[in-house]
Amino acid sequence: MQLDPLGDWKRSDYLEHLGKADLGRQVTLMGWVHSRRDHGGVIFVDLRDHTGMAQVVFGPQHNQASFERAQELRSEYVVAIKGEVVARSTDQVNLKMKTGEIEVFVKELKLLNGCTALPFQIGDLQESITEKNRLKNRTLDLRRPQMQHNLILRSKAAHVMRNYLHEHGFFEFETPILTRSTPEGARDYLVPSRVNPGHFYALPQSPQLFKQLLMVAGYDRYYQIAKCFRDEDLRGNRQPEFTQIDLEFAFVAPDDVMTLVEGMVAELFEKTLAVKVELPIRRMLYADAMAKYGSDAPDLRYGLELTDLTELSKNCGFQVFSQAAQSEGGLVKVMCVPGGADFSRKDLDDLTEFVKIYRAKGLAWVKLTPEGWQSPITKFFNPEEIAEINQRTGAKVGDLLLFGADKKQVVNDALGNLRKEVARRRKLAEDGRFVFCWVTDFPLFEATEDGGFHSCHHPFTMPVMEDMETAKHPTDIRSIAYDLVLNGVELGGGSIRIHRPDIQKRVFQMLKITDEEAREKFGFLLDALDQGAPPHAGLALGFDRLMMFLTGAESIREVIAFPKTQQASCLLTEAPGKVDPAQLKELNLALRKTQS
RNA sequence: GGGGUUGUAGUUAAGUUGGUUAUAACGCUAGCCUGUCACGCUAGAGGCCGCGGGUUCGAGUCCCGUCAACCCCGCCA
Repeated sequence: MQLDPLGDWKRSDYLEHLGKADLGRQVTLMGWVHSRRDHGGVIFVDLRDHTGMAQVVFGPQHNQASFERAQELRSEYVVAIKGEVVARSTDQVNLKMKTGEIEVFVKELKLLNGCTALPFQIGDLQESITEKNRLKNRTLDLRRPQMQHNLILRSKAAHVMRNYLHEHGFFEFETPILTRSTPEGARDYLVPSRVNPGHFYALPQSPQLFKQLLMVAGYDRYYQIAKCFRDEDLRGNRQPEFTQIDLEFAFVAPDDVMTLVEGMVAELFEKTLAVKVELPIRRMLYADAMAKYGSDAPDLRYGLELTDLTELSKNCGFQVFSQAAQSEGGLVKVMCVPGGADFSRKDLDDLTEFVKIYRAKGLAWVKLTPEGWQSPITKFFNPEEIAEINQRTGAKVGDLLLFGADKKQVVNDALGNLRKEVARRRKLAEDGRFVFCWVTDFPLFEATEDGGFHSCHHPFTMPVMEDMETAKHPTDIRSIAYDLVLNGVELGGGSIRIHRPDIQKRVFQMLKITDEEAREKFGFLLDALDQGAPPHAGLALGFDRLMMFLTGAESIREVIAFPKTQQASCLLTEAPGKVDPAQLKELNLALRKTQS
């Protein structure tokens, strides 16, 4: 194959920018051969670049040499052409193409590069390609218009947010990627140090401490589009390395953070999707979210609220309920599904299986018929109890009641997720509708399995000081922390930070972090708090998750150029890979046989 | 660590109760075609049925194991 040099040719236009305004112009175009239709005496080529496509026409009457050369063209060859923009006659207009009213008669063709037979086609009309195949051939996959749209929108979104933050007095700072391991939280990715044998850097799980230090250093307003690393198992919306819009500012209250962030999010949705976000965004207490929705990230596109029946169940005849209600930390709750009495027996069996995923032992249900309750458990309830449950849930004839009775966490988990599942089955959550909310006043601590507890947010979160004095149990202490939730997904969260050394020391004590440990792990932070730390607060938004909403992607991998598989490997580069023994030796590392 | 789904030409899929030469569409190759745009017509090439073992006269199909991708639980301050 004879290839041509680009020479002094300069591209005059991007393809999809061409239109009737350009009629008669001599243009120089460059791109990929998307498809070729050879009619013998005339050859049509759809030329493609990142903006879109335009049809270029090779014919002997336009130019004999390029017409003959065009017979060599195949899919994904890279070409440059010079030609004239002409109008198509009315019967030749292609309304499916944005540039379908014009075409370009080619006078000169340069073949810049060829292309071997591809593992899959680039067009969007093709049948779906398996994701394994796409990830292995990611370069080609990224050439597809959908992926180009996603990644270019990602760039635009970052730009919008950067502009917004600069306009609001924020400065962009970088923080180290090679840093030190901190306790709690996720598993760290470690990097061995060559010059300090036996010592390791950790990749940051977030720039949390550095941004606090920048506040103490007096920079007032910080932001960063920051890569974060957590060595935990993956999900459809979780990658081991991900990106946060991370920000922090000094001398502010929670209100200031929320107002600034919701302004940014509103501008982002307006400028990328032309969607108006109604401000201010609704705020909800964590305790209310858990009570009404069984989740700290409620989807508010629909109702299906939960009602607490614990008190009422304590003396009811149904042992499953009464035992749960009487036990320490037990809970009985119900969700009313309007019109849900048409769920079939199989639907209800499916839902019962569904809640078992979340460790519920079963799912009690009641259909409200004109004759009253229809349910395997009707016999355990007296008319007064039935009337009260109907009244408190607002259930009407034709509705369905779904009950959960177990330990608090199991009930909330099961019913919270059941709520989302029922909404999905009944199509209550419309696409293209974005319902935000703030969830505030998270608990400071969360109980762990071994009887201890750890920070809900992180150990640098400001407690509600009066709770510190009055709470009977550490888990009753609230924190000044807030999450931004969109359609049932946590987009990000933040908090007022502890800026006083005395409070920080108390929190470390409560977390059973000794002075020595605190000194060793966070000495630099404690010193900073002693050196004139201003009150400060901040938040981080998951950029990848935001992009999932902006693109409508079902998976986080659709908005990341080079994502990892569920086993945290990259099918393109085959990372992680083995390393040369010499490299290990230099790092003072020895491998041991993996235990099986 | 656990539960589930999937794996058959380059791609996407079909393949019946275990039975003869494993199908189709798209793509690819060659030829023809001056208005197509999912171009059309003719011909052709293309297979370790994920991998390993077993049952059987005979396995894409049944059994056991294993690998990979995906979804979920645990995990993710």
